[in-house]
Amino acid sequence: MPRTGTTLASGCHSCPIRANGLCGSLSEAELDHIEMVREPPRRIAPGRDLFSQGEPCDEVFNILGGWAFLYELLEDGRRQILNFALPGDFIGFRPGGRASTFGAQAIVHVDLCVIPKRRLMAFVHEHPALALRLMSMLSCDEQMAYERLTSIGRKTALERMAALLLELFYRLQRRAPRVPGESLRIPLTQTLIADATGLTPVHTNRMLQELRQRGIIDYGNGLFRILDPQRLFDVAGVDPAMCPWAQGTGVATAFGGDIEPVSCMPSPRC
Amino acid sequence: MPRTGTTLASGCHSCPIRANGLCGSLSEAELDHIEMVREPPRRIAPGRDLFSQGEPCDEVFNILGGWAFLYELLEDGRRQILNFALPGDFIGFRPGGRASTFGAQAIVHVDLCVIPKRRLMAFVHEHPALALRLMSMLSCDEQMAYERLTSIGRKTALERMAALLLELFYRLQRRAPRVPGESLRIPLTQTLIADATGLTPVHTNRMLQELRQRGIIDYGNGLFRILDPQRLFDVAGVDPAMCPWAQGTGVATAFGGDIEPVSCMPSPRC
DNA sequence: CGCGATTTTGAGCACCTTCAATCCGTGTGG
DNA sequence: CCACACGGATTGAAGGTGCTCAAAATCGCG
Repeated sequence: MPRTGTTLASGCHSCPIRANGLCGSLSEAELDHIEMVREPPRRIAPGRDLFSQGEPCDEVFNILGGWAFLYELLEDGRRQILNFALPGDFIGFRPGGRASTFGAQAIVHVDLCVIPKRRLMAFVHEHPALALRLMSMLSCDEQMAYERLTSIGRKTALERMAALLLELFYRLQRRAPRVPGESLRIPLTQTLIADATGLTPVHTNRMLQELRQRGIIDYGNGLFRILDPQRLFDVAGVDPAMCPWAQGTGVATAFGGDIEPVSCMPSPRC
Repeated sequence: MPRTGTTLASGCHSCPIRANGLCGSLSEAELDHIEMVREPPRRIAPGRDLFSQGEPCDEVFNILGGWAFLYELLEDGRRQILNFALPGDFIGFRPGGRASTFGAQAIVHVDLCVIPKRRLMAFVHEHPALALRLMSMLSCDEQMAYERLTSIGRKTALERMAALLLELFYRLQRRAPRVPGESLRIPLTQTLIADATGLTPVHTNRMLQELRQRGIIDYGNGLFRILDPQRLFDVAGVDPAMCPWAQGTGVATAFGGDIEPVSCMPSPRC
């Protein structure tokens, strides 16, 4: 597991995800400070856990690059994907030292900024701005979890598919704006999509094909494209004005138009 | 909507939910301080919203008494219940001033401690301990949301029923310890249970009857009893050691034995 | 070119839904 | 005191969405 040297070795001041990430609210001086607090960056290979279900974890992670997913496994092997972690996301924060009820696994190579929980808490104690940022991100995560609950609990298979794709596209969108119809590399197998939507892989496949046949999306080779955002919203039964990730971006502007600058303090991601 | 005078008029120092609630981490002096920050208590009638989906809400709430639920409504009337709010719970915290993606509705009369969000944020800025407490509670909420995601996404109807009942019983348990077999007043209609589990009311009814026929639970007149906690865990497919609410309470002790004192700082509820 | 992983397709089945009717407990008005 | 209305719980029957099982096709890759 080699380090990528260049990117990872560089300090917090040149952090690629700072603006959108946890440290976006820190001053230059505070940045120096937190650089002392964090551990050396770490790279996780595809298929390996960042942290595991059932084990205590005394570190928190900022995703510098790559894709991971949070998951919960049942005794008999059934798996639910709880969230996808994208660059800029902050995961692993849980107070107390108890075993985590869920794990996190790398989908592709994942580069991490690692901060020991205890040191982070101490740091937060001294830097209220970071506390607010943290609360903001936690609250955002909760909100997204609620959206998914509604999706899985009350939506049809097709609606869920559409909703998941929209969420992923918008979250990526915010990190690197794109125009409508442009391909997006989404390194998810249909099995992963199935575990995120609460469906079987087989049915996931049929729903994706349905969306493709309707001309709403296209996919293949790990690439996805949204051809018709408006209709994807319609199918998903999602009001663009109401979803946590798309806040402040109209449908028209969502895939290529103006993106509101990520607001600095309140809620970096939603 | 009359005030209950006695309880509600009294100050933060005699707050019935302080130990388990948001303010559990505050000193006596800080308590005086926050008493200046909060608004007068408020009572919400059954069926009315504490705050509504689609509307901005600039206040946060501590539940002093009663039951409420967080919900999301789809265009066509489908409803997902995201969480139940019990006495001691803290709800409504979302950074930014945007419309809430979900609402909160009172099931029975609900008494609230109301704090304007802006003032709370300012207070938090001065009192790191409260920030940590808040982060802890948010993180706990997120974790519980994740559990429900797994439940709804990957469990059968019967498993979900069992899991929901367990969660509710444990959360109540923590507030007022009880012995096994003792009745618990749970003011939920089967329709509410259905919307929380992602099932239809009809099927909810059949699953409840199934559990009753097996001698695992009993119910009627808004009263529920868990007759056989161990088997309820088995049916729910839940490992007592792994669930957020039951942390630190063995099955044996869960319904009447020793309850670990609610840890003061990290994670008041899970 | 051949292997494993993933995607795709088909057919039958089952869990849960839908629709509809009945029952029950409680409160209300005659 | 009883008739009635109402919300909620219960029951039955039929149908469909999504699952299971199984096999074929395709892709990625050495």
